[in-house]
Amino acid sequence: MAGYDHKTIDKRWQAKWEADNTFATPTDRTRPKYYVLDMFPYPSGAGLHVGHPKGYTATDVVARAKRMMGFNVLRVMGWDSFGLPAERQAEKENIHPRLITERNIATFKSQLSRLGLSYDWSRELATSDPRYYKWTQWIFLQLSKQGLAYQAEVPVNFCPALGTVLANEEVKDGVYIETGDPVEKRLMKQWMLRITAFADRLIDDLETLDWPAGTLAMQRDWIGRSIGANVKFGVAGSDASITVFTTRPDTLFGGTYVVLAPEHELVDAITTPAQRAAVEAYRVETGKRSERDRTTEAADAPKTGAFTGAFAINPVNGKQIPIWIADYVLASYGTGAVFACPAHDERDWAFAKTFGLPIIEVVQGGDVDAAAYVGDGPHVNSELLDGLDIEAAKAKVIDWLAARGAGEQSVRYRLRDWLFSRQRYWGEPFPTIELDDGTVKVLPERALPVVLPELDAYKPTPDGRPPLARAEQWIRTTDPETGAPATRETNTMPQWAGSCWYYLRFLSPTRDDVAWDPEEEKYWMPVDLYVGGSEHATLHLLYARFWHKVLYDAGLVHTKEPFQRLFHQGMIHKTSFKDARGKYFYDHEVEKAGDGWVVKGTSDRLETRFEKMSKSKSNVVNPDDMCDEYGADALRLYELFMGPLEDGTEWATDGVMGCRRFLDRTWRLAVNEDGGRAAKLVDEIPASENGGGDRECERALHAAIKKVTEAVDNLRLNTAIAEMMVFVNEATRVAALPVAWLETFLKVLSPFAPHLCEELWARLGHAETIAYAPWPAWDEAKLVRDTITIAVQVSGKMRGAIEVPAGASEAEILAAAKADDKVQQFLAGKPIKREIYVKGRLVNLVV
RNA sequence: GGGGCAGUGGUGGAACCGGUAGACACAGGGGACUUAAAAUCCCCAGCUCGCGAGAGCGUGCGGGUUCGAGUCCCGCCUGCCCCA
Repeated sequence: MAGYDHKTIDKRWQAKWEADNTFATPTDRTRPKYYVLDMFPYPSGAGLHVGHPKGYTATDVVARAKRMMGFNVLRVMGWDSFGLPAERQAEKENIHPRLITERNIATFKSQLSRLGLSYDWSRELATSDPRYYKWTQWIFLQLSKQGLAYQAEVPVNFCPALGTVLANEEVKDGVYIETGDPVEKRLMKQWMLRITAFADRLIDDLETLDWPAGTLAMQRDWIGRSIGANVKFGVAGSDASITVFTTRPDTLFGGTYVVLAPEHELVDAITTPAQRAAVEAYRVETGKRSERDRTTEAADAPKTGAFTGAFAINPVNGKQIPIWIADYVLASYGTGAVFACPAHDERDWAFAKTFGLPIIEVVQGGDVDAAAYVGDGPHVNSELLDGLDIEAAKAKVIDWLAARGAGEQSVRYRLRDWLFSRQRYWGEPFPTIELDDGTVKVLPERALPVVLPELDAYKPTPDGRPPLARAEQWIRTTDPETGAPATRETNTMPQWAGSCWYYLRFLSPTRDDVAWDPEEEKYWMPVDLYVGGSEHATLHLLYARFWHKVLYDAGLVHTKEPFQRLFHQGMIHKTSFKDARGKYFYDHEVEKAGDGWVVKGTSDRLETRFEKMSKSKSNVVNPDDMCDEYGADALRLYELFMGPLEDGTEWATDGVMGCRRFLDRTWRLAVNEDGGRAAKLVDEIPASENGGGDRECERALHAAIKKVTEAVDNLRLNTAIAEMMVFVNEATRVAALPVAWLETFLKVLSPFAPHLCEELWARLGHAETIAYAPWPAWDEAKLVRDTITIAVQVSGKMRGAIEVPAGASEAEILAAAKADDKVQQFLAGKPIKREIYVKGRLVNLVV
């Protein structure tokens, strides 16, 4: 008999769960809650590949186990369904983006359904649904009420190919990160959200979160808080003064020159006639370099610059120091001016060496003639700061400057306000209107939702206005409060908007009178476990945290942070095969030739690469095919068995087969070849010499319970599966297997392989689903072996092992070790200098 | 350029707090069952040498700490991610 009939069994139990509403969210409030959330997907046209279910399967194991452990579990799925790809596809096929989106959602949902994920589908939501985006617009109202939404003429990243503006975060190396289309700077009137007002809280509250350290660091870096000082330098022989921003005010005594950005407004005023020609020439040179080139240059690269002929007065000691211009200082960062302390800054050091400017050491610890020293140490040559470390010196000099009106503490952030407008069709319309006098008004709540108008084309207008400008009827409206004529906003919100708060809508997804029920919010929030890819480590997670804090300030949510624990699942990769022309081939189209790969039946050499699964690289594996061939449970198991959840690993369909074999072995423990009850199953635990039943088999059972129980919290699911395999191997070996052991085992296996376990549970005579069977406890005493093996080392080298009874004393073990034949050989009568015993593990005899 | 993470058999990966490296699985080899194959069950399997008992070597490379290092420290190499 090959194995169990997964097709029938998968279908049977999925139908039963649906019919019985098995995974409906509980409404009682008597139990502890657990909110486990997957980052919801963008339903793309390509459908799911086996990389997607990795995170979903992990959360499903957690959700199912937590239910059995007595928690009320909220487990939901929805669609991040606004976005550019649907709009582009709509253009291509001349179909409405809504239809494209519905089609894609149907595909995704059918693929997900086959995996037996225990979602409460009655809470499904889609961000492009007016019943959802009504509330996204409502949150915009809240932002607006708090003065956090404003319009501004800003230089924006405009992508001509897409006809839209992109956030800074979406642009890299001058191109849109998603499509590679070039991006240029343009001035446009845009909606902005004042995320910078929350910079400190967004940094400080990170401390309360159970998130991966790397992600916390990325959030901090992204916000980029630097605490420093603005320091005012006078200009000799002039009333002008230069304010510099520095993060190292403690090194002011080491300042030997000042550098202005070539574009700095004071450059013309202070340049002396003798230097004017040189300064002008340098400014022309600088104009040829992009800002990017200027900032990406290595810190120790050769520096360029020009002397202005003017001198600045260092406020800490009254010394006159030369004022230079140089392109390593940017007008757009800080104040566009820096004081240079070459002894303790790499760029300044390189500049000083290039132009022969003095280097004065003010922090001890390095050799400033050889290289800039940026480490900490006692200050020297710094009068009032001498002897202090960096932190103390900073604080002291800032106080000193402030007392004399020459400076103050200043905090700067890398984070900019969030550009919140897109020139797209398939997004949330802004709930705002513009009156004829140019006043912009936010609509009242009762005017929501502002529904997207129907259009027959989704491209920007020929004159470059957003697609919504085509909806002339829709644009013309009246102010609902005064009846005055008005026009609607033609921009839409970015895709991030809908995903900023979906975790809250899941609490009351069908309520039309509120965005969410406050009572539900109090019970379910925060999200206990949030699982998704690390590609969202900065943007989505930062934006969602920002909105959450805004809602917190408005009294609409009771927690400061939305996601208490965060986990990133690793990406699944697969080898791709590419020929010299860049065409990709599926693995059934290629064959091995020598140490390389060729297209089948040809000698065309192929380049193989380890790549992220994607349709365009012909290296996708469809979960539907895996479900057809091996069953949903084998696929679920393999997704998690591949390796640690957070690691990226290579997909190997052979591995699914291995998991399937494990499930077949489990099946055979309960069912014989005729489909009846397996003969080895016994109702009574058979007597044996020491306790009942097979000690090793029972030990393996308890080890598996323990490992799986722990894995539900630490998510080390791969080793938990390995431990369950050990039990099944043991149970296969024994002649008589107590039904009670098998039933206990099925409980811990069921979160991983729910279809098979439901089937076996039913066949063992249970009328109720296993999904709420009480979680078993392990017994530490059963984990102890009767005899233990102690490794024996002689002078740190492994020389043998001895078997001793579990209860043996240290003295007995040492004696047994010394008596061992092999150990004797290596001791060779030499005196033992030292005896080390590690309890239950090893003995080391040092001679 | 800076920061972070990682590097273990033919392969994916195990190894708690420094204590028998390689659990579990894939691929491979052998055996049982079978007319045969598949499936299943059992066994072997880091490398080198040796018929064998066994010996030596072994967690990217080089040092160090320790009775003992995959694990800790220093330096380097490679890969991935993030930032510039």
